Amino acid sequence: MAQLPSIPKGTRDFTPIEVYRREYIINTAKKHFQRYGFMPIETPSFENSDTLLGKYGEEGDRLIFKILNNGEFLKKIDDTILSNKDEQQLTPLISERALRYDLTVPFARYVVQHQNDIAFPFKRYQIQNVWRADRPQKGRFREFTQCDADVVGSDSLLQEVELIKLFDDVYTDLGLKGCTIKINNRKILAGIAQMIGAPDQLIDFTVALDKLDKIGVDKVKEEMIARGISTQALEKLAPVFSLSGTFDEKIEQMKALLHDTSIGLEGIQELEFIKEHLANVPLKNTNLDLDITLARGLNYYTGCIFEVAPPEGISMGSISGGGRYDNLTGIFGLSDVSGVGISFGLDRIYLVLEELQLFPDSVDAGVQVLLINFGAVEARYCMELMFRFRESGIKTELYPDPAKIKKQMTYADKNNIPYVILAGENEIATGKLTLKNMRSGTQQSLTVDELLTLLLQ
RNA sequence: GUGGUUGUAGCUCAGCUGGUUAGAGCGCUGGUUUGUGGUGCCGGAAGUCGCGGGUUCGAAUCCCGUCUUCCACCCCA
Repeated sequence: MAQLPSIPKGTRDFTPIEVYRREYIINTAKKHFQRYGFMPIETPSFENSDTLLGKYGEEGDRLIFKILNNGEFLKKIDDTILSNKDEQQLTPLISERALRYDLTVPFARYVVQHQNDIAFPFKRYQIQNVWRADRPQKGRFREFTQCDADVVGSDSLLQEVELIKLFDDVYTDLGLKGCTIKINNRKILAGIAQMIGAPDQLIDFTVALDKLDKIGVDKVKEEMIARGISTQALEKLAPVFSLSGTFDEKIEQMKALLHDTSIGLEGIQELEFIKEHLANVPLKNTNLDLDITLARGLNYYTGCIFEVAPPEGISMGSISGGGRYDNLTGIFGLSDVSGVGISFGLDRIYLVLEELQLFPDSVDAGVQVLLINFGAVEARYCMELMFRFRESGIKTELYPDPAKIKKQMTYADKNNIPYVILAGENEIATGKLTLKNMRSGTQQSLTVDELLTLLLQ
């Protein structure tokens, strides 16, 4: 072969085993979504650009895949605009659609469009691909799958409690223990910004604070100063930098710090409410940690925010995220609808399960029995047998060609098929077929009924 | 978007400071008493050395560009 074909950067092919494993994760998530009362929807892979642009911040806009218009779109463009070579100016003129960047914004759009048909609160789950023009990296792809569960139309913090439980239930079912749900509240961040007298610099402040555990206190301070936050303000932040202890201890420290700001205290009360309710229905295998540095870039979040870190020792970014957004539908013309949701990152969870070898063997199971093809007459007999097996629920395959037995055996071996049935002239005449166990290499002579009972065990 | 890294048979990789027909293992394929795999033995096919330029008598090997891989940053699942 001269030149091998290829696929675009950051995309992947999935082999049969990989698909089985991905479906295993998806089915597990789906099962729990449904148990919690979420209903499925799907939305288009691409949306009108103005639905997506401006919802994820400047950085987000840069990462949205734009779709080139069709037809003679250049004819309509003014020559001066073309010669300016200004992408910002030109892009909206030649691209009116874009690939979906996440599932939350399209969902908000969906809610607004279908508001008259929806009985609120509306709980939906959605498992679809999203695309980001990012540079690929570990656990980062340009096409990946998100599994989202959101509820809109309820301000109740019980939703947050349920979603935290949902994280835990899904991870528990996947055998994934020791993840940490990091929780914070935008209101607390707003309170801090207010407290240090920089309410307008909330974004600058949180972006810098977010890096605390990565680059350390000094660098964060440097960056904050670079972003225009005063040194006096930084002094007031000292308790934030030195925050430590248990969840409750951190809450107490923050409470003391934010006693003057109503918004900050509100955020703290929300976290206390959640913590208190979780005491009744404790998490099984997942830790909950208050992480005051957690900011999350998506700028539509307004209340609680979550991010889930994989178990210690796994170097991987967050495997799930989520949060409360009070007014996402407002952008599309429907105000006063609060939403809260979480998103499972299928691709990253896959990598974590793989690294920890947590995929059950049964996930990879394909065909159970291969019928050897000895020729036209035998094949006819085997076809009948095959459909009988299939009706009994046994995954059965007949080798399509009367190839050499060696080749057929190799095929079974390569495909990890545990049983092979040899039905040649003699077997058919006596009614006793030869069953070969490919794992042990042993063979036995059995009637069709005996075969069925054995294989159905 | 920034910085680094990688690219040689289907796969994993060797090819030293540029020099005859580019190698290995695995895989594939054929044979080894033609009704039997996974372990043996023998044989075979398969590479425009990512792509495009350049330097040179001569380049897989040096230089430039480009695409790709992986990693870190930014940001994020």
